Amino acid sequence: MSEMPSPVLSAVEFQRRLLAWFDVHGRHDLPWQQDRSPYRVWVSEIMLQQTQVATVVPYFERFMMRFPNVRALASASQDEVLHLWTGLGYYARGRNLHRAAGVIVDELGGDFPMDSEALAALPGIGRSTAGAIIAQSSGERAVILDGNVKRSLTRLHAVEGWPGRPAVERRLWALAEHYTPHERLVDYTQAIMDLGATLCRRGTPECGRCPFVDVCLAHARGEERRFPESKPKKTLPTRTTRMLLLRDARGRVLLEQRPASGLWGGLWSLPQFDEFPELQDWLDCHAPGSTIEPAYPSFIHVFSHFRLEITPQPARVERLDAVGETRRWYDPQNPDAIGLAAPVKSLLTGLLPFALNAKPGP
DNA sequence: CAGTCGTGGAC
DNA sequence: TGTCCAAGACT
Repeated sequence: MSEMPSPVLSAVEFQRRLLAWFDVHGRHDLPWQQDRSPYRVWVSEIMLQQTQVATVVPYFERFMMRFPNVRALASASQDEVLHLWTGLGYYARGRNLHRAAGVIVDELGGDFPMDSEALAALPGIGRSTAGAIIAQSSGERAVILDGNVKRSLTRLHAVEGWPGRPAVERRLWALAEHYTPHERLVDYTQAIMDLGATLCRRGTPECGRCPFVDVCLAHARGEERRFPESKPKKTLPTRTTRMLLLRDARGRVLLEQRPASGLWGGLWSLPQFDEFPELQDWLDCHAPGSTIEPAYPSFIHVFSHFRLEITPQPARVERLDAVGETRRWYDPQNPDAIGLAAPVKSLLTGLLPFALNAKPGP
């Protein structure tokens, strides 16, 4: 083996300490711990990717209410799936979830494959998520390596280098493999995540309560905060896009479905300004200037990648013929169950009345 | 391998 | 008010 784990504890001792801590201080009443069916565990794991528990809980409850099992999910339209995903972010997760449900129902008889490799072949399920589904729904031995585990193991062994680097990640997988037991996989998997989520936190770890404080290499150096190393920073360019708020005589708003991949893939959003050259002159006359006045701060949505701007002056047209499969009129007073981009949804639900009545700033 | 993908919590 | 980044996977 080229990657020596060099653990600080034997696997048995690590498991004994961790499970003893978990039995007393672990989380035991999260919604997806109620009924650990593969379906519920799967949906929860997908929602929890890069997303905090408190954010996921209400989405998970709504999702389970509407789609209690994989067949209900497979029968739904992608639009309705994305509707329940609106605001959660990373919408490829929702699209992949829907695709995978179709595969499970149509090709696997509605049953989840119960080995890691078959699971990881489904869209949206990688190595760690596959392990989490196996361990938590069947209790069979499977290894996970999520952000919590990475943070804990990185500190415990003072692993240098950003965990996103493949070499570092390989070492962390080897360590995770070393410590993973052959029994109590349901509890162990939750425990190792709880350790990182509640004790070995990013900002303020509570080393005084940690069952591994006496063997933690980062703590021995007094450098808990230095691990894991942060991602090398890249100065992101700010892209600016102007969106068009277009209403018909009945007050409905023109929406456009975004391409299947990329930002807000498959979701409905406002059309982009540039897509209406025939209106360009009209808008230039009535909405001169290219920047939004600070009187409309909520019209500007800043992402980590770019910034969105929505035209400050609403345009009114009596009719628009270019409505097709990727364009639709949307009535904010009687909303359809479709996936709306989160800023657009908040605009249409809460800010629109203000926006339409307000006058442009100076 | 290095980018890309969302939103909100934490400080 | 800005920065960092979270139960990662895909291209």
